[in-house]
Amino acid sequence: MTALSSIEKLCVERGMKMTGQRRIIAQVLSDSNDHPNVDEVYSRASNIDSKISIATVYRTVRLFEEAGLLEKHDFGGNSARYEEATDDHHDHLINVKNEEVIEFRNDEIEVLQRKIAEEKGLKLIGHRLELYGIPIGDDEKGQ
Amino acid sequence: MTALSSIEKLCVERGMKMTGQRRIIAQVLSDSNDHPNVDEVYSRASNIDSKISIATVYRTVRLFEEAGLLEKHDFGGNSARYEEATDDHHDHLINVKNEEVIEFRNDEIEVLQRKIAEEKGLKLIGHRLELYGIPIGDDEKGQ
DNA sequence: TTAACTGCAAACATTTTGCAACCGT
DNA sequence: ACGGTTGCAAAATGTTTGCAGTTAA
Repeated sequence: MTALSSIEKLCVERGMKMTGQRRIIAQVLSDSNDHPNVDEVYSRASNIDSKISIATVYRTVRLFEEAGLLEKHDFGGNSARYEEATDDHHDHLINVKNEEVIEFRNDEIEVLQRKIAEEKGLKLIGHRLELYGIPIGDDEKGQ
Repeated sequence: MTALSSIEKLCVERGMKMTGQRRIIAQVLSDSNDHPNVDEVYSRASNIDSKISIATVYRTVRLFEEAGLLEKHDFGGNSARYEEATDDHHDHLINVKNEEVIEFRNDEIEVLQRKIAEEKGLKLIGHRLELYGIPIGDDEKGQ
């Protein structure tokens, strides 16, 4: 018997019906350290079960996201990308030269954000902070 | 002769060929104080010239954006929304109860962002900061 | 057993594009 | 006159959905 992935464990706790496809997708996502989009999840899942359907991947990542197991991002504006939801909040710094996503956390910024919202009479319930950068030095010699 | 809209003025300065459609779209965008999406720009432009095509609106906002005259946002993740680019940078605070977009500027956050990128060896070339909030008090009585 | 899930293909929404006609300079 | 621009409809892209068959519990 294979060990349960961290996402599958949470699915079980929530009483979700666990099919073979969901188990595979849960595993793929738990094993990912990057921020794959649906196509990437689909291709990784296909390596395990080649007859999984992309519609199932879409339905499943949505299900997981709605259950709070995944976070959905839309860096760049093309396809949505996913990562396992964890208790530790972080934002993202994207190296636009190679699409690499670096996670970071800055409490000073968090505090300022809450203050800004309050000044406008709003209670902060969410935010999106993405930084886009290029390797230092790369800008001097153009593209 | 009608006064040139601020966007049209910049188009002329850049030597763009100014057609009737472009003039109308420039005017619509200059006159907008909100952040319309392509459909909204299209419908406002249609009120002036009912036979303008949505493909032209798409082509034109892209042209303007690439010329640095417009800023493109994708709040929410549905369709892209546009606003006239101005010299004063700002970010957005969205009241999720009514979709209202409040602009704000916070230099402290800007400085911190640059610092974070540099710590990871990147030069900051852009960022996206959106805050989402609800009116203070609304959260106590649920939805 | 049976309600929920899957695969497939079709539908969808947004955006882009090929092409012939058109227009600004 | 000519090259860029437009309108139309078709294509492309990412995502959702209807339906008939399958499966977990």
